[in-house]
Amino acid sequence: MRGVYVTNSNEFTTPTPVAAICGATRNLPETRLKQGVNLFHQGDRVHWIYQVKTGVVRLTRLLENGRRQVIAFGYPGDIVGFPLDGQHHTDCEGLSNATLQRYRRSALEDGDGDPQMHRDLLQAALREISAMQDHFMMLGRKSALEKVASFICVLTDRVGQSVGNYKQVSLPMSRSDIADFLGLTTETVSRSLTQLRKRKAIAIDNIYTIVILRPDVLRELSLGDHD
Amino acid sequence: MRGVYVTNSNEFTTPTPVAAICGATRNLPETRLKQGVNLFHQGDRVHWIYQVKTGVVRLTRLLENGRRQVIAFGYPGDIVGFPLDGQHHTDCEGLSNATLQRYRRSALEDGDGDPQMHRDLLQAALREISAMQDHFMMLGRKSALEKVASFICVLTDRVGQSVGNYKQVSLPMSRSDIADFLGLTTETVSRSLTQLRKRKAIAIDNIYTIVILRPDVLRELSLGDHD
DNA sequence: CGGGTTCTTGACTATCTTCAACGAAAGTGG
DNA sequence: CCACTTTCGTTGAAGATAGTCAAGAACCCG
Repeated sequence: MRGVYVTNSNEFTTPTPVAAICGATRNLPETRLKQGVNLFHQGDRVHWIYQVKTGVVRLTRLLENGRRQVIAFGYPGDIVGFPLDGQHHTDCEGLSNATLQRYRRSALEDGDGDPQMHRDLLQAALREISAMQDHFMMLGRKSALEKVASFICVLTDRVGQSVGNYKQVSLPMSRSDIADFLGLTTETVSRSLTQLRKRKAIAIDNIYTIVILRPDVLRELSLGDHD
Repeated sequence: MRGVYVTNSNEFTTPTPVAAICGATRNLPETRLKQGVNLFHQGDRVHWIYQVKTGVVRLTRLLENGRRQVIAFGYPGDIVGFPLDGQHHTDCEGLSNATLQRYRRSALEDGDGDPQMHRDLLQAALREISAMQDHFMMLGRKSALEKVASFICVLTDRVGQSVGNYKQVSLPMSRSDIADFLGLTTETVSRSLTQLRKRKAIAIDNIYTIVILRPDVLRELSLGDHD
């Protein structure tokens, strides 16, 4: 969940609506992405790499037979759109309205006259690799309850907000996005959340807002040290 | 399975045997790694990044409670040891005797006077990201049989050898390595291999050598288009 | 050849998925 | 603005898949 999350990047050739994208110039060109709109698609040529400034985006990959895997959620600070052979290898869609700063692909690949930006983008790629390794542990070696607890933990550490004595975290993604991220079904995600609620580890304020009642309990459950 | 697989790199500070490492100089310093010996550990400071020249290495990550995830197998051409914050984030061990060419960490991070090498290492990092995304699909959205079939398919495409009319692939790793790579148990890996054998998709010559009898069947099974 | 490890197979169990129903929320059109 | 429709989330019951435990076979090593 930490660091960069995506994979590849470019949008001008996308076969779906890109109307939501328009560069609002500050220092660097900024892109506005509306909720539900695609920034780029698997297979698009990569012209830009993006850093999420506000909002949340979702990176997905489709299997031949329609099964879907959510590769990552991109939160502010994350960089999405790493190319391979000049192509995007995931879809990217806004889960909320989002703004992104864009960088030429060449800024990553040959520096493009800005060594500092070059270094930063490379660091982002390395962070991405490490973050994906964390995700592997989650997908491969955790039970449903542990996965959901881990997911909430990581998200809380990354983007949790303090409200009174508690921390809370907003989940702009649907249950099925979470399921496809964790390798579960929506039903199992729902049941796991219910179980966390029944154990008083969390409270579900509304469907998109979770309050962490017992961070310690949640962390234990996420590690699998539970009864 | 394609591209680079590891994560971080450095070996001189490793708490375990590094005796197997000794620079045999050709153009660039070469490292020899004996079977069963660690090249680096999770948490080690990174001094070098390695490209596998011969042999196979294994990259693993440990969970707090002892559960293990195999992040990748490094075959010739793959680069292992990408750093994050100057540290290795996986263990790396030789599955067979292996030789690796090493590059200064600085060759990745600032070019170190060789722009071409710098570009190559960056490309390797991007390939790594894409390869990990493939791995996600496998971990999250495939059945046991599909995982094992995919594993053999990818390995065959990457390092399979033609023998007569058939291709074969050698598996230098143990069943439990495969299990930890695919998020399964050794028993399930074994049962899946048996099922592939019973369906005449593969033949198991000896435990470490698999002959592909029906690539088409194997591929179908890996995609989940099976009865 | 013998001993230890790894692999395979079987029986049973746990976990997660599937299928189905229901309720809540959100979107649509009058 | 409200009724209608559709989607999304939760819950339950039944079934399937993979895990666990246990035993035997194959392989490796000295």
